Amino acid sequence: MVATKPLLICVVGPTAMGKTNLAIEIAKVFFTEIISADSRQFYKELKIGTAVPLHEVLTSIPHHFIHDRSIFEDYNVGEFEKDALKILDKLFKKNKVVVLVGGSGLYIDAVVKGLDFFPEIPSDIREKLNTEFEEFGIEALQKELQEIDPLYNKEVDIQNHHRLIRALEIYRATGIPYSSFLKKNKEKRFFNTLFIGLTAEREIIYTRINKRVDIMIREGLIEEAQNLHPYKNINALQTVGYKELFRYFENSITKEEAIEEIKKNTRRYAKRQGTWFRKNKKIYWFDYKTEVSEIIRFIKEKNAQ
RNA sequence: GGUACCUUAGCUCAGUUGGUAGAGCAACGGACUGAAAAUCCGUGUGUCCCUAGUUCGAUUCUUGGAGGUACCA
Repeated sequence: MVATKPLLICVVGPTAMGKTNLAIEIAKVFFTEIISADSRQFYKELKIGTAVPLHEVLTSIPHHFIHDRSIFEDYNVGEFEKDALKILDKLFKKNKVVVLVGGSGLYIDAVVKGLDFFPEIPSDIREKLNTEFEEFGIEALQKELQEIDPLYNKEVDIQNHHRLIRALEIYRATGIPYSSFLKKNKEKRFFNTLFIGLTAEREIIYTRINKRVDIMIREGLIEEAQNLHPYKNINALQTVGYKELFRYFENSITKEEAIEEIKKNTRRYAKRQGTWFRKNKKIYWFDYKTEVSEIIRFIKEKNAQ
């Protein structure tokens, strides 16, 4: 009998579909722990606006990467990949199954497939590039990329200044073009993955989003955002549910408009999540109303194969 | 009841000196390897209120309706 690889069950899908709840039920059944792959639930200051599990739940089922760092620390996918693998390594020593749940497609892929290696880049390089972008516009970035990395220049979205700045910061810090770091031999994962997707018709997703935003407002999202308003330029606060309220605090929109904007931007976010996950052909999709027991049965069957 | 104006995309509205129409927002589709709840790209989805006429041809002009807004009674 060959020792089989452990299993990472990945619960994915657009926001407000009940992923959190499903992940908890799966974790209970397999007596295991949960890794969150949600780029905003990391931050302890973002409580109401990120729909994190209840405190009781968090203490009964161990969760990782929920509220375990501050918006004042910089964090990114690369570090997340490393940190997550470290924890997975530990967890798989005592569990055959671990649950990964989240809506940030890139962060999930980072754990499951892995990113290519890139060195750490000093933050002042990006700051300088941002200043240059503001001063000279995107053309300057495009021109520089064309010169230093024609290969990447051909495939990158040339209008997207985030992408251009990323490629340029790599080159400025290392002297090596961004494209040279891509698709080197990626590490194979020591675990298998099973993707479970939760979704619904667009109409239903939107209704659930609207309801959830109303609940967040009732629970005090406005007060939470108010306290964070002084730090509005921090990256972690470029977040749906906060950035719109900042505009309300600055009197550029009314409270009602801000709430409508939050709903709209959450809908758009859900759509982008849909686009990302649709590409992943390994996902087994379930309607959000499917009984948890049915999904558990499905997982057990798959796991036995 | 009278007079004037209005009715065009999901919404707000532009426009066609008569040749079946276009903006903003919304919506939809997509990209995305360390900012990712971020960032970026693409797409017009239409009984032009209905009816009858004039005309080769009407969303546009004319007749008669319907609905709306304002003012006067």
